[in-house]
Amino acid sequence: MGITKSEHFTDHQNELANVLKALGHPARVAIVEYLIQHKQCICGDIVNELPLSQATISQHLRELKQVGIIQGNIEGNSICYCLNPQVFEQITQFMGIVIESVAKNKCC
Amino acid sequence: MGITKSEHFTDHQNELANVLKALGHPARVAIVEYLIQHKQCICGDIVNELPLSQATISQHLRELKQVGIIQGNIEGNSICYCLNPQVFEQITQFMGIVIESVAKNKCC
DNA sequence: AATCTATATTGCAATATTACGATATAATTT
DNA sequence: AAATTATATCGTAATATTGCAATATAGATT
Repeated sequence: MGITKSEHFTDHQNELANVLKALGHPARVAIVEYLIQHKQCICGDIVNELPLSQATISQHLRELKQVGIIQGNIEGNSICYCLNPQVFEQITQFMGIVIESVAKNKCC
Repeated sequence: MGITKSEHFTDHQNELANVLKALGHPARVAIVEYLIQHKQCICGDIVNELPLSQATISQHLRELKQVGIIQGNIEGNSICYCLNPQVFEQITQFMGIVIESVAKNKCC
């Protein structure tokens, strides 16, 4: 099918899954890593950095923006993107809970 | 196309993306959350918990196992699954770097 | 205002993912 | 050994994702 039965899961599960899915592509990881290093970028910076077309980069940026991983501010005729820390704090919290849980007992 | 140009990215980027993609589905988030609560499960436990078929659950468990998020041990005629903390430590480290980076300066 | 620069969107083709019924495999119980 | 229980795999249909060329949009520059 290819369709995910979102209606059967909690909002929290769907939201977390959406954010993680958005980060689940090497080009989007690379964009986030570029932003870690350079703090900000415009679309053209990433086009120069990655071997993907301008249309494809623009699409990846939109996906990151849709789930709140990055935010964009219009600056003249270009758009300046940067990371939104809140989302990463949410993810880190979830991962922390997992690690804490697992630390308590070994696997079966 | 639907095909990801993995060859253009670093191993680190591809591996991280694969793990995050595996977590990027609400059913698989739900499975991880079940394991947080119950520490371990067999396939049938998840089949009772989620409104998906046994075949589909088995598929999701395989995806989680393939990227090392869970591990499975044969116990009689069932397989006992549990979380593998190492993967989550990797993810948390990456998220921590992002948060640290962003804390240093505000967005453009 | 015409051109240039930067980004977004549309339309399309190829591939991937999701889900499930049916079936296979393997250990357990009767 | 036959039936039961537990899980995996196969085959298939429907939908989603990825990527790009072409085009649209909008601000900047000449």
